[in-house]
Amino acid sequence: MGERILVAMSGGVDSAAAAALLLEQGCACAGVNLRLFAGEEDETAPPRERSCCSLSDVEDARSAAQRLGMPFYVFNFTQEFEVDVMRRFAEGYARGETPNPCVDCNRFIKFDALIARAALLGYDAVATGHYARREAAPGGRWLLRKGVDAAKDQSYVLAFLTQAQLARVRFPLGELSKPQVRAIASAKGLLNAEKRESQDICFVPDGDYGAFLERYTGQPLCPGNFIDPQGKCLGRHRGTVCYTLGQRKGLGLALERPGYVCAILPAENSVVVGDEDLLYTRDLCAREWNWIAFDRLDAPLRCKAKVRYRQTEQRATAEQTGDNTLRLRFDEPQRAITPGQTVALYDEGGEYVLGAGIIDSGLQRLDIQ
RNA sequence: UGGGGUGUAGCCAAGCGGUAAGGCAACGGACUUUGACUCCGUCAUGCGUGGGUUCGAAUCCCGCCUCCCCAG
Repeated sequence: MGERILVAMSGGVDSAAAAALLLEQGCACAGVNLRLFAGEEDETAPPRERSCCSLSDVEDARSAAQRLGMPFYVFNFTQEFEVDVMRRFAEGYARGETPNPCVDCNRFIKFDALIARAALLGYDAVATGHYARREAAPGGRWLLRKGVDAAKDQSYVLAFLTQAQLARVRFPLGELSKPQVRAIASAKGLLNAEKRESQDICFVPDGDYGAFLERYTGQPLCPGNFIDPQGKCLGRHRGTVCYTLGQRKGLGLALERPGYVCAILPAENSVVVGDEDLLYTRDLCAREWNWIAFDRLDAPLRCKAKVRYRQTEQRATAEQTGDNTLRLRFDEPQRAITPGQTVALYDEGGEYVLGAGIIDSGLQRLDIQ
């Protein structure tokens, strides 16, 4: 008898194919879909087929499980999701940061709450449809490696996984390419084989997260001024939470050149807009640091890093500054290093995830006022 | 009131008699498990307004209007 695996199924192609592969390997699998926030079952709500883990896809997940002949459950994690994802999301924006709720969902829900629940129910591990590889290192340590399909690699959003979590996780798609996965899904008769990629924050289906924050916090957005780096007023903004570092679109400012958000100053409720070259910096400090490849850094480390999901790894030097903090200096200036976002560290070969943290301050080279 | 200047898309702006550049913004799409960036596409039957000259006018002429500057 193979391992007992609980497969997190979003309703998409990837997780369905992951389940199919595990079954083929002889694992005893069950599928599970997570209920993450209230209101998902609202029949009148617009369909959000393009969000990563919405319950509107629960029927797709259920039918895929059925097709594969395995049990299927829905777990209610609305409590955990509220505290660890939605609240952190709102708190991050209140600080003038740009949080990444998908990373938090992985970190606290899929690979923490779900793993715990799975263990309670007697499962050996939780599997997902992520494009990443888990490898055993000689010393008994688990390593996180990029997926074979470089274009689909998702190691960045998994970089907060701990050793304990990695011990109980499976990524069946790590060795495959997206076309191969679609082919498998198709061969297994999974109806969603051609389903498109997901996007949007699942709990903000219409993409208007400013309106979501108003509803969630009960506080109306507070309009303020757009200012240039010298402090001159350029226009009015809808509220600092509606913007992120490096943003160009949606400012509504007709300047002589494109204007980019260079800083967000929640204390004075203003948003600094300037030329793009102001966005390039080399240093960052990270908090909530999690190491995967080792326990701690004793000396500065040459490595690679990325500060956003879709970015090729950049050469940098890392230095541990505290139990959970790290300082990173890139060889080349990086565009819009954004507080609240995740920085993931890779080895010099750009293959293995060394660790990750939350960007604390971008050390902007702006001289406001 | 007199003199000078100005008026082109939401904003800036080219054009100087031959059938409305470009930039910004906006909108649409691609990309994407977050926010962004980026890329592609769309965007003035009309140039303050009413006449006139001309085969042809944003371009030349006349009247009126707007705003700006200088005089007073």
